[in-house]
Amino acid sequence: MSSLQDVANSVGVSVATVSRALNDKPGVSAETRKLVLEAARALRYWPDATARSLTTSQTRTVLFVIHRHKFPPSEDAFYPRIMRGLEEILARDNYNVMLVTLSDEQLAAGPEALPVLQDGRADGLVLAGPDIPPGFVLRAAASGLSVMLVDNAMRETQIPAVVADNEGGCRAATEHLIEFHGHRVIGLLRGAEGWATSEERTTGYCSAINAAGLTPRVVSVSETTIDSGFEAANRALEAHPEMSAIVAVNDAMAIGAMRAAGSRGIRVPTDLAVVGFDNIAWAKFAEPPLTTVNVPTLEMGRLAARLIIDRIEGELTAASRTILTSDLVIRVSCGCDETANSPD
Amino acid sequence: MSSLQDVANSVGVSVATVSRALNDKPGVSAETRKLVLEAARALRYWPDATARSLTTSQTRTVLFVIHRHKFPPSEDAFYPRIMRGLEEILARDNYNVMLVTLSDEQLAAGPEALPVLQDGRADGLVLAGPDIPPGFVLRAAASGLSVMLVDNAMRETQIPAVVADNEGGCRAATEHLIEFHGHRVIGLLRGAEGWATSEERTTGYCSAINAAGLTPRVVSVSETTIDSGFEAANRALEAHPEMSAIVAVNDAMAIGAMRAAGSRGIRVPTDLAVVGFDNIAWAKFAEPPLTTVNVPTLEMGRLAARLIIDRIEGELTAASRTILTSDLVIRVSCGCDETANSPD
DNA sequence: AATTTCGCCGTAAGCGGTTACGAAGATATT
DNA sequence: AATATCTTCGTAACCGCTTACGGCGAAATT
Repeated sequence: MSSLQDVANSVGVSVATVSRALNDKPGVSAETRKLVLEAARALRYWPDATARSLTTSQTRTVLFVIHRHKFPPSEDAFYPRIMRGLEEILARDNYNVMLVTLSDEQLAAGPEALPVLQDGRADGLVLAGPDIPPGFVLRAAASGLSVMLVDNAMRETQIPAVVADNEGGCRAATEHLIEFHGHRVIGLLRGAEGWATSEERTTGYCSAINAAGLTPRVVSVSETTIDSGFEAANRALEAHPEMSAIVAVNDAMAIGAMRAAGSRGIRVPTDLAVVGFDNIAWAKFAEPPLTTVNVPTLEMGRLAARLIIDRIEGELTAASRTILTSDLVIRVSCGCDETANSPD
Repeated sequence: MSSLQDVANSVGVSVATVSRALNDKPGVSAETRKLVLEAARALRYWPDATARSLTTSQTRTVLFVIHRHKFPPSEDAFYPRIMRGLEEILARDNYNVMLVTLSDEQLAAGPEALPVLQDGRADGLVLAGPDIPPGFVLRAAASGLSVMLVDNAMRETQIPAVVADNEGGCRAATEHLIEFHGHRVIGLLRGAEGWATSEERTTGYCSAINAAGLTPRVVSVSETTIDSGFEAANRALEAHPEMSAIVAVNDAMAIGAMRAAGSRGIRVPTDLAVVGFDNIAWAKFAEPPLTTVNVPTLEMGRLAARLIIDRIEGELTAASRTILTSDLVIRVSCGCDETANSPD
């Protein structure tokens, strides 16, 4: 409503003085500073963000960019939770976050075709999920905006990223089945090739299996839903009736696997141990409660926020890849004597 | 990168002409218009959003405002899905959406204390969820921004709103149990008083119960989680062992109720019919698949987007309350012979 | 006492657009 | 042929803020 000019008139000084006083810049006496502060508060003055941005060429907004069909994904709030973590920390520093969902065509066309990435609306981009094409990322980074990746390692580039320890988490889960429970025939239910997250988790599984001198038993399906988990588990159990444990690359597939076991008269965890990945909200309430690997989504968002602020403000220029540990959350489905209400 | 001036220099005209040409304003010959367009494209010119906003005092951004703990809520992506619907339609018209999550203290303090609502960053607000205090809404609307409510009717005010038909949906669910399945003792599991959504759904239940000449059996709990549904169902079944059907005000409680039934040796749906509300993604995969009332979250977001754009652009000034119908999604848990894969 | 230094503050330019106004030339009117 | 009208375009002001620069008086220096 009221502008710098109004405050200046009210105090009887120039706008320059008011600006300096409000921004804690030197060159203002303590007395006038006090007067300005009072007048500003009396007039309910708020600096206009647009005008300020025009001179400072800083918008204090970052874009949360994600594939349209992943926000929210069908069965969980994985990326919304990351976005919330982002917003939480950004808001502390008076930054704002815009949601930008992109179609396959837009991702293929690249950042140059998107007004919101070109018209100076934002200081930085947080690109979430492994569905952002490398070319898109590279060209976005070349456009002068600060860029951060979340849940997308993009090993081939130097873009800073925050990711979960997919490989380590899946290795730990597999090792737990081997060492703690003594399983020898352990299947992996994985998603389509090319989906980076699935690849990494598969790598973790294989590394544990190989280290123990066992044979990997992998079933690939094109999707990673409950239904495809159901189907994949049926295939695995038919091919290897002696299988005593199953690792799935996400919780939906793990739940599908438990359903498949049930439909075949196989009891979980007595006859078959099942472990998932992601620790979605419903894992805790599955029948039986699902052992899974937690992915710290909120923390990933928070960390990405800190890192992109540092980059925007020029305090951080080195590239980095931050890997957050993914802890195993042990519940009933892997054969441990835990109750349904184990810590989440 | 390049500015209006650059384009003007390149063509040999003034910035005014370039601006007119690019904005399809009259007063520029077809020939120069063509030249300007070509030069703009050659120079990869994009109008600077900040500068444009400063003169037009339009930012083409709207704020999606929500209680911090509701985004995402613990067990579903209800509001993220609304936000996605919003973004989808806003993006079509070159609007952007910012996420603003607010703590209880911030909601109590009011919109005047929030820089992002005061500094001219946005043209409009979409206030989501029944947790926004009426005072906050009113004062926000008085601040000159266009305001829309989503999933919050606020009957006491004139603020335009988009809501689901909570009352009608719950009435339809209850009527289905009465008329189609012949239940006579039907319990309602509801949340705390004051939560508007719960109130409305309760009203729908009571209206169906009363119309059929039955007696309402209502159990209130403070939360609406699986655990509280478990507890509430136990209380209801103990108080009324003859109870043959349960309506819960949301799916989490309904799933808790099915668990409670299972733990008491009561089979669903044979001995007890259970109906939920919201049609969250996991309802379809519950054991047994849960009959529930669908809430068209994506559509609510889309509609809110259309309406707030119309208000911002001054094409719509009348207040309105839009109620989207909430359809009953019939699955196994209410006793119908449906498979687990009925339409969602 | 004359000069330098320094703190405080105002003037004005500029950020990159939009738009009211006026000028100039082409065309139409008498 | 003189005047009026229209089209096309440039000049300049403005949006609200930041900041370089310079001025001015008081304090410090010589």
